[in-house]
Amino acid sequence: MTDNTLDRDDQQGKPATIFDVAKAAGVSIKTVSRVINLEGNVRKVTKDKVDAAIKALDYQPNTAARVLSGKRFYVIGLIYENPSEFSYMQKVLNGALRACEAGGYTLLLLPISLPNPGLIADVRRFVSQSRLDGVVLPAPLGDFLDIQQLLNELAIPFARIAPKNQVAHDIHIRCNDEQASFELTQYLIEQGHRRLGFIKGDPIHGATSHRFQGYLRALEQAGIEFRGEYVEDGMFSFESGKTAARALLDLKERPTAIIASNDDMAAGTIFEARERGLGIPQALSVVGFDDTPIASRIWPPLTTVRQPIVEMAEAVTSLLIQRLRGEHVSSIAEPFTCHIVTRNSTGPAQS
Amino acid sequence: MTDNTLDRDDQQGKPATIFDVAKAAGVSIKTVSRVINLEGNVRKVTKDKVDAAIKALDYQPNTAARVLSGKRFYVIGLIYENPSEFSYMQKVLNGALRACEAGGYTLLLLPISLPNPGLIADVRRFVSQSRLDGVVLPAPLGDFLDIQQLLNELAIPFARIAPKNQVAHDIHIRCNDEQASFELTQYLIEQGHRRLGFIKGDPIHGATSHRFQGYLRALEQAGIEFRGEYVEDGMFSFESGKTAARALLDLKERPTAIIASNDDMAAGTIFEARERGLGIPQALSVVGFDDTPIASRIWPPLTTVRQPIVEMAEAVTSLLIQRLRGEHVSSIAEPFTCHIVTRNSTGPAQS
DNA sequence: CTGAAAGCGCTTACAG
DNA sequence: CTGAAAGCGCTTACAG
Repeated sequence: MTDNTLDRDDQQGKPATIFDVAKAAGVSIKTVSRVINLEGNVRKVTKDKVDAAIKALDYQPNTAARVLSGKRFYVIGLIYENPSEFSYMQKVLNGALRACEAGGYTLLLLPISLPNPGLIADVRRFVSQSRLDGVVLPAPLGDFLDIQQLLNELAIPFARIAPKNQVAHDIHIRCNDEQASFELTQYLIEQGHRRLGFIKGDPIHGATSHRFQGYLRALEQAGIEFRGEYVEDGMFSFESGKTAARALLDLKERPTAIIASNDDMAAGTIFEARERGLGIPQALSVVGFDDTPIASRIWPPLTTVRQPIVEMAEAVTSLLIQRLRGEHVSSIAEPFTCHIVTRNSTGPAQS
Repeated sequence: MTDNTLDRDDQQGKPATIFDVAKAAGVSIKTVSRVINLEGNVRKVTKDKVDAAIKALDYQPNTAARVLSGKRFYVIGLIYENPSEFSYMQKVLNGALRACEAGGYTLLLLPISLPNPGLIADVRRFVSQSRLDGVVLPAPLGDFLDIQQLLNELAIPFARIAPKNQVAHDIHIRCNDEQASFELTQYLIEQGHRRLGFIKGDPIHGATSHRFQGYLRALEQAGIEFRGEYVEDGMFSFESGKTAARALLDLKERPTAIIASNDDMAAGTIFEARERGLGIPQALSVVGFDDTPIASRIWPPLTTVRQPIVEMAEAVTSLLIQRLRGEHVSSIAEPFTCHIVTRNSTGPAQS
């Protein structure tokens, strides 16, 4: 056994192990372990030697060995409702993948359909079979009490995106929906609209009430009287948008502008207006939320609100990973900022 | 050490190991291993005893231990272009997830942007860091020769969805694009259209030429002369559809119907027609392919072609898993069948 | 601040 | 058709 042996192994392309690194650095494997796990209690000089050896050998810890011997799985689950319009989830996915890659974690997906009587059983199976360390829950799943309870029982930390309700010591991320809705409504008022219809979203989503609150605040600030018949319930779906728009457009004094709580319902509103031959924006201004692909592809292209979803998902997943590493992290205090995207579905009010 | 010891462990909730199963079945762990890996060479009686023990103990092999000791990773990668319109990929994702769950594999994602000079380096890092057994390549990635070469070098089997070119002994899945396009064109011809515009897709996709061929065949069968100025190149994007439609609608003798090779380009065509005040379908019939969400949300809703994408992705991933298990599988011979979805963007030709 | 030993739960290679 | 032994590459728990 000469030093050549090591070299040969190396050249054969077998990945370096913790023993190779230890030998190269002249320390024990436990010290290498301390360095790669950032445990501390290693002299600077020693750490530098180990880091150099890791770099020289292009060492990467074997996840299977870590999992088998340790208490972590290096896996995060993303449980989400499988929607008909996926563009929001696509961005969540991209952000969560980024954070996982940066943190050395693997991301596993569990798409679910709602309503689902076997939901909890599905989640339980996913969590235990896939051996997860943590879970990311986009809205509305982050507000399902039975999921929260299950994860708490199993002692699996979770992070929530755009949750509705508070949970003690939780990790979550939000954007300033209320302010964005306020500005969007204000924008319509500035164009001379006084009869402003509003289509609410699915009440289980936190965004639904925030967006409605922003609308109310803008009305109040402009001194426009609130009229209950101008508010319709929706469920964020295209069809529910159509139905709500039908009710609003059937009113004797129909709105000159309609604020839909997402783009799909705005598209439903445009669809319904077209069926009645109403020109947009001449006879009716329409706005949405989320800036999904349809917003720029529909005619006329839709004035809407863009959220930094990728960044939000990345931030909250990073926080989750930090917590999994034992760091004491709390939720981000500041909500992320949304921006209005102005297109051609809005124009001056005609009276 | 009495039998109670085993029972106690069991009740404590520690997952059963191969030793527990072996003890309960009265065999060695190697025999249990043979059963769970379907290796054969086990007497029926023995196998039954082991199966019973597995069931009684709710035994599930520890993947980390299998990976560490064996030559497999139980992981499949899905590498895909991260598109602006995700609905096709959403279905691929759902199908691949289904097959992986059924086969005991984990699915890992690598979204990439194109063009990407570092593509091969990214793929190499993904494959080696994530320790994959196999890879699923949706179009157009399945036709990238450098990816194929890399995977062949690393001896990693791959499965391709809707590839353009042949590869010896490969696993892939297709649908009958040519026939669907033929029928769609025929449908327009039956409505009296003789001036049929066609917008091609990205030439790197196999579907592009198949869909064009179907168009040509339908023209020929109806005895309609092919006119080169009625064919425009596109790239499957909304913008490219708009540009192509602009050229077609600028023609002196403009088409009365336009076949776009996907829904996004059809949406671009409708957008362009609207800007010119052309009524649809009165002045222009428009059709697309894929039945993406926009097809049913745009006005007027789009006549299009629906592919069984979830099923195709599931089938090809299952085949890949079978190959990874050492079974000799070949590609599915029969292409999957597409269906025309008739909506309101098409009508009788006006001349 | 550092290290020696045990063990995680399987598969492999070999023996019979 | 069945099994005993070695070993995969780490982390844990403990010692100093």
